[in-house]
Formats: sequence, structure tokens, C-alpha cells
Amino acid sequence: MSIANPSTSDDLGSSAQRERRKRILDATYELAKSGGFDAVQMRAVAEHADVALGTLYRYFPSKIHLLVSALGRQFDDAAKRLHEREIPGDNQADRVLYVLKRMARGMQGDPKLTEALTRAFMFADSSVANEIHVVGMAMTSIVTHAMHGGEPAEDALTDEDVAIARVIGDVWLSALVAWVTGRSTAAETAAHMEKAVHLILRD
Amino acid sequence: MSIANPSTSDDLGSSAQRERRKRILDATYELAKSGGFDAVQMRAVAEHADVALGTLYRYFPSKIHLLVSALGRQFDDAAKRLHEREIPGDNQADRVLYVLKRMARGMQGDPKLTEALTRAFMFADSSVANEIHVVGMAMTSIVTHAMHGGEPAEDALTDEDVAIARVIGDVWLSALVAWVTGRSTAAETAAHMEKAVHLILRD
DNA sequence: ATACGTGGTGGAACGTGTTCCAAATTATGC
DNA sequence: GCATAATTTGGAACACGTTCCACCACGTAT
Repeated sequence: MSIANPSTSDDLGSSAQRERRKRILDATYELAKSGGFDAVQMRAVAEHADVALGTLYRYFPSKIHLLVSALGRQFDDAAKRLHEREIPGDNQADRVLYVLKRMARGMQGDPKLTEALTRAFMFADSSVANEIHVVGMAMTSIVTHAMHGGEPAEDALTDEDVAIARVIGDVWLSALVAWVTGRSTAAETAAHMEKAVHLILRD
Repeated sequence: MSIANPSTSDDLGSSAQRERRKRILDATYELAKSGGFDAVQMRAVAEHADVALGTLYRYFPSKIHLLVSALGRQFDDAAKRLHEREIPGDNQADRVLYVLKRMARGMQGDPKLTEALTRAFMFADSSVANEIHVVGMAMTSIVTHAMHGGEPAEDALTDEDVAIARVIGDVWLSALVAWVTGRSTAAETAAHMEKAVHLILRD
């Protein structure tokens, strides 16, 4: 078995294999985007990516792994993009809210995709720990980066900072689930996040 | 269709129907307790509750409805039990933590059950809104009750109180998911909750 | 008492995630 | 180039959630 840990994107595999892996994630992305969680059917993904079903399962041992990996790729991209710029805002709360709203806007632009990825994330069990960890890291990194104003002084991260970022991430995740599952509107979600961030980050 | 809204426990149905409903929820509970989410198989629930599969689906239109209803029943019970007593602790944070730890202990005693109910809750979509609402209400009520020290002055609930309780509930849910899915240990979860509550409730 | 209608029963059937396997293809060491 | 191992393929098969249907049981109005 040569494909051991597909969660870290850089390592492993011949170029043909990296190609296949990318095709699979792209197909997942497309299907999720147009039809949400239910539309990401393993047979459809395989067909779309032009691999056999067995191969798909060799690369991603379950639908959940597949979707969470796709989510990880997306979060990584988002984190990378955000790290390139300074975050506007005069205090931590404003900057964090700026970033969260930015991400929320992106997600609301692709509700089906967001639904698929969020559901998968919430449903994942410990066998998906690696992939989940990637997502959690990206999330925390995004929030702490915003807290610090986008300055590259990332080394100044205290435990306190990380704890705060994790709490905000938790609230964000819950709010996301509520929105994704149709239990609250985008506006309610935004208001709730605003309240929460001000509660947690009282500069 | 006479069984319209089984989420509010009091209404509807002949005694034979209430009986059936209870048997179904009990069977769900037992199966979840011993085998978790995967063990709650609709055929097994039906057999255990001694009803036909079709009948089960008439009472609960999906596995998710079923599990979330079971969760609602459990939260209601927990809320009722907690409302009967005074909550020890000198400030809001202590009291809330007391309650959360109490609930956590209960849940850790039945990890499989907790896993089943939490997964279902996270996976529920808008068609389960009623049942979800019951759970959310119970959760908020538990936290606000703790904040106010168990005094029956529940009328003094401000919007602020409710918002705070909802944020705490969010963090709790995220922490619960992390624990249930094996991404964090019970101790980590407890520490995280402690941190979060102190962050949010600085008396 | 009888007929009617609502709800329950038993079981077949379908869709989709997942597993498995033999054959075909590709990669690797000599 | 060839032998051998590893990977991919195509497709069958299985499990479980869900749907459907023909039939039965029981309470109620006439």
C-alpha cells in the first residue's frame, strides 16, 4: 500500500497518482457545488474523475474522508489567501469579524458546496482525524492571524490566543451547521457571530 | 394523518399510540446505548419495539428524526431534573461549569448513546427543525438556569443572557462533537469548556 | 351486527455507500 | 526486453435507509 496518508497534499505518489487524486477532488468539488452532500455519490465521483470505483476507495476510504479532504484543501487555500494581506480593523474583534464575514460570504455564494463539506465534517469520526486536523489548524490559523492584524508576528501566539481562536472557531462551526441545515438564516448567523465575537474579544 | 407533530410529547394519539411511540423511543435508546449510531438500524428498532417497519416510519419519518427525538426526550429530562435544585457556585461561570460538568459526566457514562444522539443532531436538516428546536431550547434553558443560580427568577432573562447561553451552547456542542468523534479526550474537552466559559462569563 | 375508514402488518424492492474479486494494465528490478 | 509486483479496472454483491403495496384489525357510526 503506497497511498498511506493522502491528507498532506505534498507527499506521496507518482505524478499519475497525484493527477488522479486531483481529478477526484475536483470531481467531488463540482458535484458538491451543484448538488450538495447527496449529489456527491461515490459512483458519480468515480465516473466524473474517470477512475474505477475501487480506485476511488483506494484513495479515499469513505465518502466522508473524501469530502473532508476537499474541505481541507479549500480551507488551506482560504488561509493562504488571507495570510497574504493585512486585515483591516482597529481591534481584534473587528478584524476577526472582517475575516469571518469574508469567509461567510464565500460560503453563502456556494451553499450546496458548503452544506456538503460541513455535513461531512460534522459526521466524521476518529478515522478521519488527520483530515480533520488539517481543517482545524487552518481555521485556528485564520482566526489568530486576524486577531494579530495580519502582521507576520505569528511567533507571538500565546496559548491564550489559541484558546480564544478555538472558542471562536467552535461558535463559528455551530453557527455554520445551523445555517447549513436551514435552522437559521444568513443574517441570524451573522448577528450571532457578531455577538459571540464581541463577547469573547472585549478589547 | 393523525400523527402530525410527535415532537411535543404531550399531545396526540390514543393510548395505544402513545404506548407504541414510547416503545420505539425506548428501543432506540437501548440500541444506541449499546452500539451507537450504527447500531440504531431501523429494522432493529422496529423489531425491538415490536412494530412493523412501516409503522416505525409513520411515527418517525427518518432515522435522524428518531434519534433527535430521543435526544430531545433526554434533554428535557435533564433540564427538568436540574430545574428542581439549586445550582452550587458563587458566580455564573462556576455554576455553568458545574452544570456542564454534570451533564458531561452523564454523557461520558454512556458514550455510545451520546455518540448516536450527537451525530444525529449534527446531521439533521431543516425537516427536523421542530425536534432540533426542542433540544436547543432545553440546552439554552439549562445554561440560563445555571447562570441565575437556580433561582426561579427565570422571568429576569435578558436577551443578553440568552445570547450568552447560546454561545456557550455552541462551544459545548462543538466540544461534544470533538469528543464523540474521538478527536479529543474527555479531559481536553473539560479543559476547553472551562476556558471558554471563563472567557465568556467574566464576572 | 355490519360496513367503513384509519392505522398496523409483513415483506418486497430500490438507491447508495461499501466491499470484494478476477482480469487487465502499469511500474519496477534485473 | 522480461518477470514480477503493484495498481487499476469493471462489475457483482452486500448492508441498511427508505419507499411502497396488498392485506389485516380494530374502533365507530349507522
